[in-house]
Amino acid sequence: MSIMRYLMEHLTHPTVDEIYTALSPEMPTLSKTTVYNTLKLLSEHGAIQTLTIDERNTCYDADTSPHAHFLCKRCGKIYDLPHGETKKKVETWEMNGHDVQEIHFYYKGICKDCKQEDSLKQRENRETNKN
Amino acid sequence: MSIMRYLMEHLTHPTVDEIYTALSPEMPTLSKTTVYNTLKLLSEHGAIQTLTIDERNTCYDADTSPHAHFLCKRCGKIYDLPHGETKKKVETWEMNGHDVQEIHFYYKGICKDCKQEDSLKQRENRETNKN
DNA sequence: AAATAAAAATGGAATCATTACAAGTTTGTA
DNA sequence: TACAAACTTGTAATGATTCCATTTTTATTT
Repeated sequence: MSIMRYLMEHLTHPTVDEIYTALSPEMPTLSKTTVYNTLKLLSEHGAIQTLTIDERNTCYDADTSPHAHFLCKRCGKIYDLPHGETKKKVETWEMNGHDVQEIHFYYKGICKDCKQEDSLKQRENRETNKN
Repeated sequence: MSIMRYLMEHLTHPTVDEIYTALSPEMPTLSKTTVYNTLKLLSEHGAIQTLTIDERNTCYDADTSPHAHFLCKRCGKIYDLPHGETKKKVETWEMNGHDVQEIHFYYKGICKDCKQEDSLKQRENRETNKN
């Protein structure tokens, strides 16, 4: 399936719409419903991960290894973060008797790049005010 | 605000609809838009937490202390889980230079109660098949 | 290669949570 | 009482996701 291939080549946590828009030119007959159906299937079979970190759109990740995600509230980009040794610990944690099938670690804030942009703008403002 | 009071008295991670339906009888003029607006305000001011663990509906939690959440895929209930010592560690972790403002730890699977129901039914089935 | 049934894909309509917005109401203050 | 600012309301718009009936593709059998 070229949807799976697209996800493996673009580890940018795309949304349904991004996948559809990207593949549409090469596959003119592709329908959005098919993208939905396929992603659902892949997800159910554990081939991909479904991310609900963005309240607006569901995102998909072909990297199923244990790792966390960081969403920048300004630019909307999603970054991968190492889990450290957490995963192993989680398995030994108290789960109050529940059966854990999925683990999602989400962080939100302002990413490195946007932070830098901010401080650049602030400097500009200070210099403008001097004159 | 009685919405805040409701959230503090019902730590069951209600959805907008549940809050609206619960308060509607006492406040006949209440509108759903107000519930949305109020929750947004409370959330922006850090008084409550917004949970995106359920793909269907956003849920709200008046408990802003660091803790994780478990969603049962069968009954849909959301349980609170202790964070253990993770929170402290997280702060020292590599965040690749990003500014972390929110931390969400989500687990999904089958909860204790549903698991028990399952094994009860299985036993019933075995006994039925014997006859 | 033709016939066939099962599986997958399609697109348009339906659903449903959330947001936008304009108009109405309440509040505190002078 | 008058007034402006803040809050609330209801309806309409938006937009992601799902439903479903029809069409197309695929694999299998003659």
